[in-house]
Amino acid sequence: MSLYERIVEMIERNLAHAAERAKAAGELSFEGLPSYVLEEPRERQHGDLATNLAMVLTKQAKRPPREIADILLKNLDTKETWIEDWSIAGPGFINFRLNPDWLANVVTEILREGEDYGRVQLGQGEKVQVEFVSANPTGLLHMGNARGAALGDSLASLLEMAGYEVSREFYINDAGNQIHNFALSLEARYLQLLGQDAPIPEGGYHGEDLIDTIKGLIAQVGDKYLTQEPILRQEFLVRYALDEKLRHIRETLKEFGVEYDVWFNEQSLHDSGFVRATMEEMEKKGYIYEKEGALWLKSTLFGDEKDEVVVRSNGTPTYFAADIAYHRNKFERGFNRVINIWGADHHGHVARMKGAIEALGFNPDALQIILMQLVRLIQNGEVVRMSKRSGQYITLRELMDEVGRDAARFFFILRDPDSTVEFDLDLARSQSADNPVYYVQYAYARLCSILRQAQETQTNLRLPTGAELKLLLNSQEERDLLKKLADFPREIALAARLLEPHRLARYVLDLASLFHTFYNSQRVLVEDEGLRQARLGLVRGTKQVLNNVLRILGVTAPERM
RNA sequence: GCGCCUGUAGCUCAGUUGGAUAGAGCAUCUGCCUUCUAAGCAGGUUGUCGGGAGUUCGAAUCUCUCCAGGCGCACCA
Repeated sequence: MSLYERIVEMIERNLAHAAERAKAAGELSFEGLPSYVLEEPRERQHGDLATNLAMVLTKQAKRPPREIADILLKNLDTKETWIEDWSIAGPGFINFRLNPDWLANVVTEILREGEDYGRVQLGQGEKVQVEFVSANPTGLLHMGNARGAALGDSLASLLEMAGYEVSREFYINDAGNQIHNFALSLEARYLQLLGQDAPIPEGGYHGEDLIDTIKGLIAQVGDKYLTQEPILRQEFLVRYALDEKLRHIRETLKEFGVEYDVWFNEQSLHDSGFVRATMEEMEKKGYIYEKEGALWLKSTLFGDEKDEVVVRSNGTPTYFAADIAYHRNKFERGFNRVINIWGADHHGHVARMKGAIEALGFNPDALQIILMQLVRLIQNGEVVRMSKRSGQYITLRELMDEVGRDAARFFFILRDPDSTVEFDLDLARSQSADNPVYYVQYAYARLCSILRQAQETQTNLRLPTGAELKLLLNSQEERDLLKKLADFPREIALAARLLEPHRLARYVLDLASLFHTFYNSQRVLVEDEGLRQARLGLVRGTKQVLNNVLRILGVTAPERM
């Protein structure tokens, strides 16, 4: 645990003890200690940490908050907490000022822990799976997939940093109705390219990328499937195209910085009979009934709005049935927690999926679904309706070509999944130079430049002494920067608890800003050896933390810009 | 019609889960490069937190209601 975490925790504990002590002495009366916060106040003049404990106790204690604050402070043990001064302010806040000397330890702590600085033990090795993107292998990756990729990958990295054992997974929908439609579309393209009149069927895939796919295929096998039995022809085309699309998806995501631990085939669940077995299992438990020739899951028992079909009257299982089997498989693989990132257009699926999990005897809360709002593409000032079937969309690859991988990832990670992002490609192009990601990367490049220069002038980098580090405490800019660095492990813990990687993007922007301010106000490579070593230590520490955050966000840290 | 998400500065978005005087970037205006990278810094301007009511010491945050936008409500996925 980092020093700052220990300080905050100790003060929290001592506050609780103070309340108990006052209660024992008959100075305060309350049943259970209400939940209270100890946090850094927005205004610097309010000190380093502030608590609302006195105010939240008013109801039970039946005394004015400022009086309660007095009593708490009288009973508070401040030994080893670095508390130097306190005051009661406003309606009853207790503000603490810490002895700034503690900040001198931050640099040493970061340099000692290196790339592990920020790692917290929140997860305790718990096994977590993050499933994200899982785009249909019937086309290219679009903007929504890009958002999911950036979000899912950084969330997974964040959880790793927080002490979870994380597995990244991609679910390949290579079975079912849509694959049949896909086959018919491929066949139409094949025939078209060989000069026949063959329309894309209703509900088929109109994307132009299929033309390229089929051209590639024709280059290999020519027209020999022209005279084949349609069933066999379709089967061949689908196998070829799925393989090609999937390879393309895999490569594109890899280029985007995303690598999966597991690629899971839906088809394998059908082939092994697991879908059927799972339906039988649920039927045995009485959660399935027949109506109009189809099998229905009583998902309304678990809060769904209506029951859902799992096996159609023609005997084929629905997507939902396969998904139930898939999630059962996930839990049987031993994950304590399963996180899915879905587009908001799937939110109607959440309740029934959780219901199915419960019906199978698993804890529905172990399945957490992050819904992200859709990405709206703006072109020529108008919303473009994106759809894989219509073939109208901007691809992830185009996005990377236009604005770059780092800018694209950062753009998505910066935003709360709940916000509907409007993506104006023309604007993104023109603004790519002032994408906030460069602000952060520029800070990193500057840090590297200072260190290069230090080495060129033959300053040996060494660990500054405690006395030297205290020299950093003389300026506000350095103290602010140290404070932000010290806060990093807590940011990790908070972001991981809330499953909100966008907090880290905000954090790293703040950190870069504090560094730029420091850079402009204090010179690092000064004559004085002690001060120079101390500032170089701060520079190295800042560089390390930037590195650690950018690694989580999947953004590169350039040594020069 | 019902359910979920959203509404904060001219634009794009944060807001530590109910805290003190609501923040940042872009835009705009004024300064700062003979010293470690000006893709930077310092400062100015910018608000009925969609409207209304309520809950309490205290509300952008919680409740209700209304308005606006997005998404969903298939034997599609």
